[in-house]
Amino acid sequence: MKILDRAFFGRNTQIVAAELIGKILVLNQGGSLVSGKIVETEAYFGADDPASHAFRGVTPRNRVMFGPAGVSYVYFTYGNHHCLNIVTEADGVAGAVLLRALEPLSGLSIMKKRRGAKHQTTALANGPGKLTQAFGITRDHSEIDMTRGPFFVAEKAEEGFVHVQTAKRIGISAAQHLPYRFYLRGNPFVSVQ
DNA sequence: AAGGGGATTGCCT
DNA sequence: GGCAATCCCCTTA
Repeated sequence: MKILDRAFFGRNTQIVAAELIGKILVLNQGGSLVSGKIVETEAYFGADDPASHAFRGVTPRNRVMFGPAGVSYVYFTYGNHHCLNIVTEADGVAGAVLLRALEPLSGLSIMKKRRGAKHQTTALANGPGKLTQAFGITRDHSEIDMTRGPFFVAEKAEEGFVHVQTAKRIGISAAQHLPYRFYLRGNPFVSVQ
């Protein structure tokens, strides 16, 4: 397993979002390790993207999106849920990839405890809010450098063929036609095929 | 200082 | 399939 570095994230957001499909998100905290394969992402840009938090320029909330790549950006929405993003593009350029769904790999029992025992394995992290709940991610996990542990993304030594499907983003009211969502085609852990 | 909307989820019908 | 839950942040006054 090789940890993705800042050079990986410091590129065009659309490319990073597509290439994150199939990579492994790992969080090792409090003596418990949880991990999952990234099966769904969305790209968010800056001034050219009306659906992005960064569309109207720098604010206290979104300023991390303008900073160095490979840093986490966690925000709270709808009064209930956290969403996890990873900052992209060169330092000074706004961009981030929203992680929308994971296929759980390690720490299944921990995720089930956090999400509620009634949930199937496929429902543990098949949505941006579910994913953060399963991993125990809150705003405390924002602005963390993810290019080293204990919170990082890695790629397996040997990666099989990854069929990345492109689609429109979900749950936004602006720029709905843009093909900025990416998912692992046919994977049952994707929120919407 | 206040109001409105939001990159969602789960429960109820 | 519809809607409430519930809070933070941006916008405007």
